[in-house]
Amino acid sequence: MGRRRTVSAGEPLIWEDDDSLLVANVIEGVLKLTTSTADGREQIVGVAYPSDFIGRPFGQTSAASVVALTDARVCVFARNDFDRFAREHPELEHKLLERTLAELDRTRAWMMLLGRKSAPEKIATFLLDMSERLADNGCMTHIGPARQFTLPFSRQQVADLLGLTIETVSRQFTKLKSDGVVALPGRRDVEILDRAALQALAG
Amino acid sequence: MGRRRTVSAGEPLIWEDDDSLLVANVIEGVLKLTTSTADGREQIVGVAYPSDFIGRPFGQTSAASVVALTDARVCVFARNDFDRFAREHPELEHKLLERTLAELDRTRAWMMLLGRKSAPEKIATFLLDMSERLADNGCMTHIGPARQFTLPFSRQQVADLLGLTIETVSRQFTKLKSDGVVALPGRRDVEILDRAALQALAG
DNA sequence: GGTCCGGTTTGATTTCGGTCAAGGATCGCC
DNA sequence: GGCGATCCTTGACCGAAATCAAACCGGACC
Repeated sequence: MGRRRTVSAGEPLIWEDDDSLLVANVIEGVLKLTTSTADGREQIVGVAYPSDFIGRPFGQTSAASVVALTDARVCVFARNDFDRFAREHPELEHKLLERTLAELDRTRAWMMLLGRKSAPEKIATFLLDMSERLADNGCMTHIGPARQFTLPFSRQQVADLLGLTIETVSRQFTKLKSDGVVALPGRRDVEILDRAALQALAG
Repeated sequence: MGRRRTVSAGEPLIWEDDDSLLVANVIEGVLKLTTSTADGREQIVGVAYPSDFIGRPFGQTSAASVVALTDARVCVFARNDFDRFAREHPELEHKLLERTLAELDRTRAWMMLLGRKSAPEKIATFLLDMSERLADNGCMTHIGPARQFTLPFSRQQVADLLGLTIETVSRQFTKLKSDGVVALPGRRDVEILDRAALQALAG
């Protein structure tokens, strides 16, 4: 019933305010959910990792665009097929409800960051969050947050996630590096040298 | 199975990070959902109106505090009773899923406001949103957004909702008044004089 | 090796909104 | 009506982050 497809990095899958025609499951890769203003400002309102659900079931339009950050593989369904199927399978609806409630919790925690945290706090919180999200996505080789990881985001995308400008993000990264809190071996690579310091900064 | 209770203005119903012991339906009144930092900064992450659902089913802890903004009547359920009941009644779970998805959409739209909008844009967006939310909550006497309404929020609470300080909120209200965009007949009363201007300001 | 070219960093300057500090209004209560 | 507490407004000033602008880096490609 679902159809597999690939989405290459930068390619959109769903457009904001479009009719909600499809929903999908992420198999591999990372995608961003964004909303934009008329004058082009962008805010990333969610990030979808493997096994995450994307799209808007039971609704006429999608509130956010979905664009692949890395090459991704997804399993897409026609929305009305999915809706019908879901209503006939309470177990599926229950699973979807649990995921949606968890996503709402995460989204609300992010509102705190957007509304009330300073730039250094935002960056520290972001790095700790990434360190947990990107931890051992393979298997149970090691538990706990990752000490070293590769961001699926460019600097501009980090800015769009945190409600900052690219320049501020860059300056804060540089500051953390020169303070010895993190190492930045590559454009998108982060190594956490002093987790306690990051936690203190995160507020 | 549910038990009715009243919550008076300012009284908490659920505490952040507490065990999620109860869920509830709002019958009458308005409540705020908030998260706070250790040093006392607060962000309102949601507002519950009559017929809205509050609490965190299928989860161990609640991510937000719930406090009444006005005197309120709610119908509370023990969370594990509710969870069991819901799993046995797919229609209820479906309804809850629809509401949760709608709430997630609204929350994501608010992230755009928190991360990317200026103070004037935030205030204009807020007033238009209130004008829709508080419209004809009685019956179908008149459709469309309300021209005049009473906010369920103090200035501080508006600030906590928009990620601003109380002083900035106050200044922006004063500006709108002196520009003839709104009239402010009482502390919490708003009358929209020029909706088009507000929409233009909202961005 | 050179040379684009997008993404990133760094610097100078501005500005928006925060902070600090007084005043004023409004409401409940005696 | 008078009084006090709380909430709100206003003003002066400051600072964090945005803006503007320029240099820098690291790949891809020749």
